[in-house]
Amino acid sequence: MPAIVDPNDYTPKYYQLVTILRERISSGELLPHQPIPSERQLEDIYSVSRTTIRQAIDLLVRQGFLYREHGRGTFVSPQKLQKGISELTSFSEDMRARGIEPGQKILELKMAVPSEEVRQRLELPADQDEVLFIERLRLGDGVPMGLMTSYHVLPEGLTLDREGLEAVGSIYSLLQEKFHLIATEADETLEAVLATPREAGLLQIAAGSPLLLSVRVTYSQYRRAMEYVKILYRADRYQYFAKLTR
Amino acid sequence: MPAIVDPNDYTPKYYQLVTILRERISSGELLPHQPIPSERQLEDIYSVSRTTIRQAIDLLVRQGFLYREHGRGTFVSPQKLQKGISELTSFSEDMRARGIEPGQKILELKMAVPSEEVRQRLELPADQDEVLFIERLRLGDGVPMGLMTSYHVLPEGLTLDREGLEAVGSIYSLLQEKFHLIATEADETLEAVLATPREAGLLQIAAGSPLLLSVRVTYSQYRRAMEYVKILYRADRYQYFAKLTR
DNA sequence: CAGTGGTCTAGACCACCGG
DNA sequence: CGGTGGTCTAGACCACTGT
Repeated sequence: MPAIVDPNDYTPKYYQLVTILRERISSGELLPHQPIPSERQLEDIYSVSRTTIRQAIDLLVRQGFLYREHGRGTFVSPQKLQKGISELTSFSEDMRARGIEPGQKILELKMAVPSEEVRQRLELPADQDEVLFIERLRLGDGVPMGLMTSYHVLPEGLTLDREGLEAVGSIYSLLQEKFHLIATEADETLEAVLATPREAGLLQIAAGSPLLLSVRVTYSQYRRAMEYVKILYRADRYQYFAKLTR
Repeated sequence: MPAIVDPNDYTPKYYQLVTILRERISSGELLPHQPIPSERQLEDIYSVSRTTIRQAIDLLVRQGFLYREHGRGTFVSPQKLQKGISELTSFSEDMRARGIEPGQKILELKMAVPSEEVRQRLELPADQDEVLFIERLRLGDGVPMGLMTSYHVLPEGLTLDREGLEAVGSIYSLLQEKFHLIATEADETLEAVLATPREAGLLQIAAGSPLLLSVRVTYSQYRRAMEYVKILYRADRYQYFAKLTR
């Protein structure tokens, strides 16, 4: 059996194991509802301690690839449970994961004084009086998918320009590159609303059509709110997926 | 400092620690963005090994109560991040968590031959030809919140009656009690739709009002689909929460 | 009963952060 | 530099499952 670790690899052993096991699952070598080797067997196979084995399996269980049954073994999850967890993704990543080519049309981009609602959502300090406001029409395979309105907290006195965003495409990449801000968590709410005439026009649907409204506050690695985003999705083109566990 | 374990308590130590730490957070003793004691300090305080400490902290981090920063410490999350993860809950649990008293009016309950759509969602074996069909109006503080349609896979030849469901209230309790079926995971999709005249009448809103449609397939401890549920929520009374992580 | 996962210990070395 | 979290080891005992 393969000696596990490549000592020149800086990746932790448990994560190398995760990669190996996920490969053995997706390749079809390990089939749904069939047991993987027991933890003690994996110790011998890969020459790592049981703690490390369990660390890897724990992660795969949380990700939905495996499930455990006390006293029986650890088994491969059916395909249905192997995808769609609550991951923080950008619109572009979300679209690509669905096999759709993302696109955008920037309608407006400027520094603006935030409303009280936006101030509260972003928990803005009193001395910060401007945020970056962007309104974009988001496209999927060239067709309007949603209307995105976002407010971004930037370091005092700095800004972004339209050309930069158009060139890079992803505002997350831009924020990381320029200001070292990384999105790590978000709180999201979803609700159903009806399209106003303006929204309907932009999204090329009839006024009064149903829309899925996602409202999200994203937090940076410093645990501070870094953006407030609303996306109005066309209900006929967008469904939200979630995986729930007990 | 308090000796940790009550040896007469069968709860694992790491989980007792989780409870203790969550209590210290919610009581306000540990404040947002402030560090909790280091892992080595917690070893001494509670007389458990660092592995056990980390097991407890891992869980609280995943639940959003704490966050770690390598080389600095472990900190209390701001309130915003302390709630609303992807938990599999019943309608009743969901309502109670929102401070609303759940209720229901059973419109129909019978064994029925499933449509092809339902068969596929439930991955029904060929020899299973009947499922339990229930249609219920769900109430929140006595007012219509949603219309729930559900299909349940029961052991061959068995069923449930209306009186049992009305007495117990929760179908999950009933399924566990009678058939030892426990819901462990679910896949959910959310979309926006418009109310048909019938739905509008039952929900006491205008036809054409927006509704949030949740479609869920729930899996049992045996990793088999056990129910297929659609809930149409009144958009004016219901929002869906999710917490996302990177 | 033997084999499985669940919990737990007492160590160790590393990478990262701040003063 | 000392203190933090991140990874890892080699054991141990328990609770649960099947035969």
